Amino acid sequence: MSDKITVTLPDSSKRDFEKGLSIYDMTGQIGKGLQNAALAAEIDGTPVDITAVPEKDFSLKVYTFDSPAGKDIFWHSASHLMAQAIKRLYKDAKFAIGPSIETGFYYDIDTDTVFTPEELEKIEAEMEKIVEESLDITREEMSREDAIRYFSERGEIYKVELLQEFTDDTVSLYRQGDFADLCRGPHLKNTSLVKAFKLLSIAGAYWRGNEKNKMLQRIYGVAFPDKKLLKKHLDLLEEVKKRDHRKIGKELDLFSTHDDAGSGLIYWHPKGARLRTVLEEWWRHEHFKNGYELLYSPHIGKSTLWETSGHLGFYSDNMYSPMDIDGSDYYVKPMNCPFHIKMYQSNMYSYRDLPLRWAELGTVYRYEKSGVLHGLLRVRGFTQDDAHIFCTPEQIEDEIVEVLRFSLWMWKTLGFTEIKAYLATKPEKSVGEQERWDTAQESLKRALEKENIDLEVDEGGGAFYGPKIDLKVRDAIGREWQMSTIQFDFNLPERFDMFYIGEDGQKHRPYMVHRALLGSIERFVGILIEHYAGRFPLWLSPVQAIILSVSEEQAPVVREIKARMIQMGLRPQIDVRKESVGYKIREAVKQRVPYVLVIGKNEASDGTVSVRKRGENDSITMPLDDFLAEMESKIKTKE
RNA sequence: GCCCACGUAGCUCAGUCGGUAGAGCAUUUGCAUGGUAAGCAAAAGGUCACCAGUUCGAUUCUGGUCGUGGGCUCCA
Repeated sequence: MSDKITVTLPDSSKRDFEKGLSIYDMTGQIGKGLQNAALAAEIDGTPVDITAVPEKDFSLKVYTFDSPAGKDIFWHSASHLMAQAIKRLYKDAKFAIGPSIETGFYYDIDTDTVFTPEELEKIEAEMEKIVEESLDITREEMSREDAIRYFSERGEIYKVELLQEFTDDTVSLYRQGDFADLCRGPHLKNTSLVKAFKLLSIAGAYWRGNEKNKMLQRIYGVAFPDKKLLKKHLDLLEEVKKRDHRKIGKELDLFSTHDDAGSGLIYWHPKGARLRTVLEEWWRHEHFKNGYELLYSPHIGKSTLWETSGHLGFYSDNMYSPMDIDGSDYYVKPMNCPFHIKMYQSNMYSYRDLPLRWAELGTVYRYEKSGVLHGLLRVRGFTQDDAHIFCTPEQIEDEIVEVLRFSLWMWKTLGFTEIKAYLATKPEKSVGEQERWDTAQESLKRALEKENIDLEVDEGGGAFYGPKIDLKVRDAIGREWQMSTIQFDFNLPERFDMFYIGEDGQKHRPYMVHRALLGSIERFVGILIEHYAGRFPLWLSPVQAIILSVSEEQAPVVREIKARMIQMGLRPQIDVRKESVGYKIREAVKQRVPYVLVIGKNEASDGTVSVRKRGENDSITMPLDDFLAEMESKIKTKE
C-alpha cells in the first residue's frame, strides 16, 4: 500500500499528498491563500468538511465564500452559531430548522421569550463571545436511534420529529463547545471564521410551513468572512430601502392606497397615470407591430362561464363572492381567458385564420390574504398585460419563438438586460395527452435555445393544465424578479370544446398559450420605480422637464415654452412662484426629472434656456430650439 | 388567515410614569425681485386609527376591530 494519495484538482492537474493529511492541510500545501479562504470541500462530488481526512485518491474542489456552495456552508454555520448563543441565553429554547437561504440564514425557534430587537442585540453579543472563544466545530456520527435518544433527553422535540422521518440508519451531529445540532453538514472548522454578522429581523413561521402547526419565532441574519463584506451588504439593504417604490411613489406623487376604502387597491395620481399611459401606449403600439389584435372584455361574468372554465373548482379561493343579478350569480373576473375564448367561439375559424394573437390590458381582481399585500407589488386588483395565442400544432414552435423574441426585446427597451428562463414541465397530476405535453415542452426548449437564453428546468413544476416558461429579470441592484410567463393550456380548449377547421375539413383542437410579458402593470411599475430609483428614462418620465423662472417677469415666457412643449407631445411642468431660484431648483431636483430648465432675463430675451441635466450640478445654456430637438431625438431612441 | 412590531397635523417624526398635545417640511398670508439644492416672519392645521372596558378623568392602561410594516403559504 502506498503512503501517497493522488488528488485531482479542478483544472485536471494531479498532485500527490502524504496519507493522513486533512484537506485543510492539503490546501495549505497548495497555497496559503487558498487555505485561508477554504471553508469546506467537495470530494468526488460529495461535500465534506475541510477537516476531513481522505483515505484514497480523489478529485478535489475547494469551497470558498465566493461560490454559492461556500456561502451556503458559511451561513449554515452562522445559523448554528446563533442557535448556540440562543441556547445559552434561553434555556427553554427548542430548535426547529436553521438553514441558509439565498442571502443569509435563519433559525426557527420555539421559546417563551418573545424576541424583540433588544433581545437580538443580546444574542449578537453572545455570538460575538462564541466567535472569540474560537470553538472547533466537529462532526460526529451516530445511529438514528441514539440520535433520537440524545435529542429526546434534551427536549428537542422538533429534532426528534425530523429524525423519526429520516430513513438513514446513521445521522450526523455537529458539535461546537457546549452545543450540538443535528446536521448533514458540511460546516466551517471553527467558530472564529465567522468574522462579521448581523441579525436582521424577527418573524413568525409555522413549524414546517403549515398553518395548522405551532407558530415559531424565526430570526433572520447574514454573516460574512470579513467586516467589509458585511458593510457592503448592509449598504445594499439601505439602498433597497431608499428605492422602495412606496416611498418614491409618495415623493413623486405617483399613486396612493387608501385602507379606509379597501386595501390592495391602487389609486393612480396624475403623474403615475401618465407614466402608466406612456407605458401602455407603447405596449399597444408594439403589440400591433407584432401581429397582435387588442381586445376589451367585461369585468364580470356569470357563474356558468366560470363553471365551464373550471375556475369555480380550482380557483375559487382566489375569487370574490358573487353578486346577484336577476337571480344569477356573477363573479368579478380573476382572469381574462374565458372571455377571450368566448370571443373565439363567436366565429368559425379555420387553419387559414390561425394563429390568432389576442391581447388585452385586462384588469382582474383576486383575493389575496391581507398579510401578503405590499404596495404595488402585491395587490387585489391589477391589470394584466395578457394575451392568448390560438394556433395549430404546426405553428406552435414559431409562435413561442416569436413571443420570446418579443418579450426579450421589450425588456431590453425597458432597461433590463439580464434575463433568465425557467421551464416548468409536466407535474404528476395533469390534464392533456402526453404527446401534447411533449410537443409543447420541446418547442419551449428549442425556442429558448434559439434565443440563447440561460435555462433552468423545474421538472414536474408546471401547472396541471400545461408547461410554462417564466422569465426572470435582474434589476439595477441585482435582485431577480419573475416577470414574463408563457404558459400552455390543454385544459380550457377541452372544457370549452374549442376547435378550428383543418385542411382536411375536420374539426381540430387548437393549441392555446397564455402569455403575460410585464406580468401586471401595477407590479411592473413598482419594479420599474425601484429599478430606476424614481429616475425614469426620458421617454418614460411622467414629467420630462420642470421649467422655472428666475423672477416673476419671466413667467409669460415660461408659460409660452410650456405650451410649445405640450404641443410637441412633451411633458413639461412649470414653477413661476415667487420663490428663490435655489429653492425652486431644489424642489425640481428632488422630483428626479430629467431636465430642469431655468429662464432668467438673459434667456428670455435671446431665446435660450439654461439646462440642468439630472445628476449634474452645473448647467449649460443653449438655444431653446436646439434643446427641444435634442429632447425629441432622445425620446425617439428611448435613450 | 397566523406571529411580531407599529398606527399622533397633508408628509417625516417627538411626546404624555393617566390631567385631551409638539417640531420640521408642506399649506395660507405678509415682507423680500431673487441666477442654479431650503430668504424672513406670522397664521392656520389634530375626535392622538376605530369601538368597548377600567378610572373622577384615557391619546396614554386592558380587550377587541380595522389598517400598515417585516415574515410564514401561494402567486403577477
